[in-house]
Amino acid sequence: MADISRRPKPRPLLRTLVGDVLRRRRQEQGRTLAEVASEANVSVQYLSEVERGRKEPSSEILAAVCDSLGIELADLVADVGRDLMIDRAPAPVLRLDQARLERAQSPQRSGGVFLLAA
Amino acid sequence: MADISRRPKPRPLLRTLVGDVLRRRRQEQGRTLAEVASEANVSVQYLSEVERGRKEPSSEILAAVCDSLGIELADLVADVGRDLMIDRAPAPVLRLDQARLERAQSPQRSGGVFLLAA
DNA sequence: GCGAGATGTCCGCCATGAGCTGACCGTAAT
DNA sequence: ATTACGGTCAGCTCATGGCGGACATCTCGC
Repeated sequence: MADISRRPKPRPLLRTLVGDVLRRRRQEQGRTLAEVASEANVSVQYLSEVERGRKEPSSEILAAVCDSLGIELADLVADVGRDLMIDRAPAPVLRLDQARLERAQSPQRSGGVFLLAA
Repeated sequence: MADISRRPKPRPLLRTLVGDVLRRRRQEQGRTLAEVASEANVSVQYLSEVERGRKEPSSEILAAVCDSLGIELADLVADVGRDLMIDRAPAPVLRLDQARLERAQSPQRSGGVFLLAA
């Protein structure tokens, strides 16, 4: 039967990674969708979709959201890079711990990328 | 007499950065638009536009192009990050103050996870 | 219990732009 | 001057970005 550790393509999409970082950053700041959205001049619904990787934000909107979050594009990119490293890391145990950590503070299922074991 | 060193805000857009990296990588490999495009199942014209930052590629297409270039998404992101660092030469210390402020409210920042390159 | 408020998600609509085809421009050979 | 190659421009269509409105969950206070 299928070996879980031999998944064909658990490859995350860029928009998913970006969305996760955005949401994480926002929640770290204890801010709401409404707050950040209005500051970035986008609708709450849309920001929600972006954060969950449902919609592909334009570079301009991305910049506006970063602005609203008080972070630089470079920070976002760096975070995404880190998440990619974690995904790709050959050490599975460490990752699970961290994934559990992050999920623990989120009251509802955050539908994360982390689940895919590799 | 405009001071060149005091530009208003020449903030680069993500799609521009990505496009630049894509083109650079392709040219480093000595390959043509047609080659890469057909392997990624996109049109030459479109790939050209993406590389020049005219069009915003979907995450799926980005993945396909990376695939065709034989690089990982992580490589692309890393390159973009590097380019951003170069842009942002002056005063890297200033930003840390603000960043630290906001991060301070989040108790759970698992900062230890390093970026050893693989 | 009920209602109200705050936060986030789902549904469906419309205008924008992603992604295509075809024509075109610069080169350098032949 | 014609062919061939590598890349760009113009224009079109239809998928999707981005929104307004209703809705699910909470957590309060009555």
